Amino acid sequence: MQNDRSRESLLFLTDEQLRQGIEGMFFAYRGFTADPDRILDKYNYGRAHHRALHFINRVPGTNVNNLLSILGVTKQSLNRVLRTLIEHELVSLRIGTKDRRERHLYLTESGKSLEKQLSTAQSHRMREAYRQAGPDAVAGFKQVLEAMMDPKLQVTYKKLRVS
Amino acid sequence: MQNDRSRESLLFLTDEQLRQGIEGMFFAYRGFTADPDRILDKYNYGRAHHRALHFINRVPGTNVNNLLSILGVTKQSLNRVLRTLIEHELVSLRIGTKDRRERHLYLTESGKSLEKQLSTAQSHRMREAYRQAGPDAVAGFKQVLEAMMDPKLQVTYKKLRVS
DNA sequence: TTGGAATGTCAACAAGACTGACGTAAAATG
DNA sequence: CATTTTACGTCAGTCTTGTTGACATTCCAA
Repeated sequence: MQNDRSRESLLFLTDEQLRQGIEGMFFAYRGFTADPDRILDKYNYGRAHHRALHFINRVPGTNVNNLLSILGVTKQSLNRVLRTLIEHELVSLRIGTKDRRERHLYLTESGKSLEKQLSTAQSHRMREAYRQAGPDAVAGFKQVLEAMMDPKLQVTYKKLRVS
Repeated sequence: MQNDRSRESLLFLTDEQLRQGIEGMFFAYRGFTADPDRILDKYNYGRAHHRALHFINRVPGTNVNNLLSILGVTKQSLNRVLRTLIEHELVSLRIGTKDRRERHLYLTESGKSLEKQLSTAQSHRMREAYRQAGPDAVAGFKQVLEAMMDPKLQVTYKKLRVS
């Protein structure tokens, strides 16, 4: 028994196993973004717009700094994306009541509609993958993903869960 | 029993579950690329160089077309990266013996050395994640990743495994 | 009232993706 | 043998998304 477990543990950590994980992440991420990308193309948006829409939907009323820390980009980079989303009336701004420096971000109706379109496409693939793999696999999938994040992002990830 | 399973199946496919998967992929991919990115920065290379090095190492002697189909980019895009890698003598070319139109790609010693550095860093994080999550979780992780790929990439992924 | 924080914005730049067009060499085909 | 197709490279131009650095505005808090 002990021997079997040791052997399993060793096997478990071979370079081949790790390489498969690395390549798995690479190929799976391509699939993960493929469907939303096709929709975004039609509207001349990119992944950056998708990410902003996703997290504004997820945390309605978030201020810019909070969004920046979730997305992990510079304010200049985010600002460019936000500007077009606001111009196109997918996102609306409300100046903070307590702290009037802060801008709180919300999706407009059309913003919600596009976000829905994108998340539906992305969820569909994930739902299928989940269904094929089964509940236990999904639990494992999430465990590994979470363990792979930077500690700070892990916290961010968990905060989104409870909010 | 039937009821429990139904309930589980329903829960299992909630929007919340799917959203967690989506955000998990997003945050985990950041962690996945963070360590190699830091190394690449030091040498003024980018992720595109890393990917080329990875797959040339994985399939030594591959021709350009095959590499293109794995990476899923245009030849112009790959060419820019390959040119610098060849100039810097991390990659070497050999003209095909059977078909002299083909260029076969290999890593030089310095190419192997950099690839090793990158994959060690990336593997280290993955190894830790695997260790934390445990063998069953890892099996599930891979199942879901594979199911999330485009069918063509799934084939590519499996081919790499057997070669 | 002044310092610092939150935010926006301008400019410049780079990586890395794309399309389109063209060239060359070599293999395959009629 | 002539023609077509394939494999690859390259030039030019564009786009998205990221970066740094500098500077302005607003406004909370000490």
